[in-house]
Amino acid sequence: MASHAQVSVTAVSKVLNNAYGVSPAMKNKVKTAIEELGYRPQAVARGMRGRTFTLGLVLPHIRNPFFADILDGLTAYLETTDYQAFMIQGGATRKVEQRAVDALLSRQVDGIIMVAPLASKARLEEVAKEKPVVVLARHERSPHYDSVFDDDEAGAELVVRHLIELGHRRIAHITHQDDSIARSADLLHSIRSAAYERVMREHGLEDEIAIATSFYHEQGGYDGARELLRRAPRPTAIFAGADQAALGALAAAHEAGLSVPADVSVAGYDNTHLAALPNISLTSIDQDGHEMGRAAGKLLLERIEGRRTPVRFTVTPTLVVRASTAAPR
Amino acid sequence: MASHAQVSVTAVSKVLNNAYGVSPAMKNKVKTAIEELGYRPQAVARGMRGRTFTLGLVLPHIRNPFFADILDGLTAYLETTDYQAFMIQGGATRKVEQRAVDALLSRQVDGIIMVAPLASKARLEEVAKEKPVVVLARHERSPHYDSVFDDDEAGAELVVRHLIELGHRRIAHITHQDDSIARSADLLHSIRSAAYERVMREHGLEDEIAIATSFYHEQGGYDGARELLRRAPRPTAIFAGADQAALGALAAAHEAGLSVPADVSVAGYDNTHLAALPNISLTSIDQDGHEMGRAAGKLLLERIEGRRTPVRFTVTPTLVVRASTAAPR
DNA sequence: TTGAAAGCGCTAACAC
DNA sequence: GTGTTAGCGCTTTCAA
Repeated sequence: MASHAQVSVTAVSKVLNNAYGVSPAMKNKVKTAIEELGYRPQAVARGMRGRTFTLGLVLPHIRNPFFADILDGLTAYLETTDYQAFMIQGGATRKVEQRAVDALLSRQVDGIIMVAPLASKARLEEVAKEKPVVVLARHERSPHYDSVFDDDEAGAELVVRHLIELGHRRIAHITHQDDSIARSADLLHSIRSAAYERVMREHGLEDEIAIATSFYHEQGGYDGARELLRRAPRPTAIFAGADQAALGALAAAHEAGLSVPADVSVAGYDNTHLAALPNISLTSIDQDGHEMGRAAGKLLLERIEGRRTPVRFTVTPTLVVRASTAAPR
Repeated sequence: MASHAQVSVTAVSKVLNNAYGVSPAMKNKVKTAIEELGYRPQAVARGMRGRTFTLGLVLPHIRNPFFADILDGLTAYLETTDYQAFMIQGGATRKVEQRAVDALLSRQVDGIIMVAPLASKARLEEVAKEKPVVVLARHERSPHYDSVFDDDEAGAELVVRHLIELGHRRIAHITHQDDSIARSADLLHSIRSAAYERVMREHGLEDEIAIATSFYHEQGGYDGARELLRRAPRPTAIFAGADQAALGALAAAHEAGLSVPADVSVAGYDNTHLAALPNISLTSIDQDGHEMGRAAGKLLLERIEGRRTPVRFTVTPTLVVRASTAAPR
């Protein structure tokens, strides 16, 4: 490359990093050569001295369409930068997640975004000691990494209040259980669940509290709802902590011969685009994943540029009422 | 690291690569030191001389749960190896896809798996000239890369025959249109679409052929089905080329006040786990994505190890009949 | 403003 | 069986 342009490798490097001390003429010469050769700098070699211009995005899995919104937001933001994000699946256990993070670290990514990680705060801080970290969907306050999350407390409250206002009293909840050892107050599903309990209590419905502990996926929602719908008296509404679970709850209701919302109302969380389909028409909470992904990218780059003070970015959830919830009969 | 173990860096390298010429004693010494230090070899530095032990998986997007099956199969296979796969979104245009591939190439991945790529065969071969490539879900025969796909011709035929055997004659189809400039005979959606037409003809139903060209996603299926259901006479069955589109078709049917399968039968392709939910219960084609991901990983590693002869791995699709299809009334 | 040269952490060729 | 050494393609001093 350098020889083709008849300049030094240093010059090429400087142009690539638009560093100080290159004449416009030199810059042009190099840029022309880059074009002509279709030259692509080896991120790997750059990484030996400095940055790889690579970010890691650790997703628990890729089955939740909400994650796609986050990814799209991140990608859109990075488009204007030299950085590229690679995704890796964190999986269902801390061990697998740790392996994914190690894989990223050993490949010298410049920073890591972790979505709803299972790792403890202490573990995340260890990672943050090596590379800049932004954590999505967890609420703890760490001096060593940034956080991006929606106000799950408020979101869950919106759903439960909505159901109560419709006249429901026997409102059940499906929550998620995972391998995490983080404080429950920092985990989104625990927060949603706790908010559900709190609002129920505040309305004198403590005796109606009914929680199925399952998983935030279709099968989990199905299992959870089956269990809840077998109880007597049967709940008249189910708040599933995530749309994916709500889809399973709708399936369970259908299978039990119950019609939604006439026999049982169902609400979710995340407002995935499936929720908007007319035959599903699921009441849900919207939390702008695109914006969250975008913010995560921005914060991570800031940290890579040297920021050390922690930032917390929150998104305000909004209730989207659809046909899956109505007054009980 | 080497100094801590009191051995040469060469020894460490040899142990890491379990290469020829290290005594068991040396091996132990090094392994102990690795443990003690929590040493993680820098893939980036290894990559300067040889391999990065990193594979790239280019997915069009992460909204199709079928891709998650592929990823799981690939991950399961790689677990027994030293390789790690990173995902990157290929997007909806050739340009964005090319950028993703370039990002992978400039990061020196050892090989690339492309799922349903938009690029031309010639372009894929150029990439394959730089790094080993395995292409999923395309049918062309290239001497320079391996292919993994299901027999879309057979799969589509299974669906259409099934509908015909139920007694349907006005069977419509929803197909996908993308930015690809590959030969249509190599694109899965074109193959499914062509097989639909062929089987219709073979049964003397050429006059009933009705195709909506849209997209393999929920909105696409919805739009396509709306268009088809407005036609007079209305089709009694819709074969959507993918489950994601079928979900949209179910929504459109619902919205039009049509009940499934009484008024209109709907079938999909991919047998995503959503299809199995009781309230959706979508007839679909299963094509073992897990096995496809696994095979792709295996073939790619073989190529990295030096294989030059192309391999084509095909999966046999099977029909899964559920409640969304029935005899017309 | 420019380029020569050192060195990032490894691997591979080679000498011991 | 073991260690020494020369790079891999960049970035970053540092002289010119």
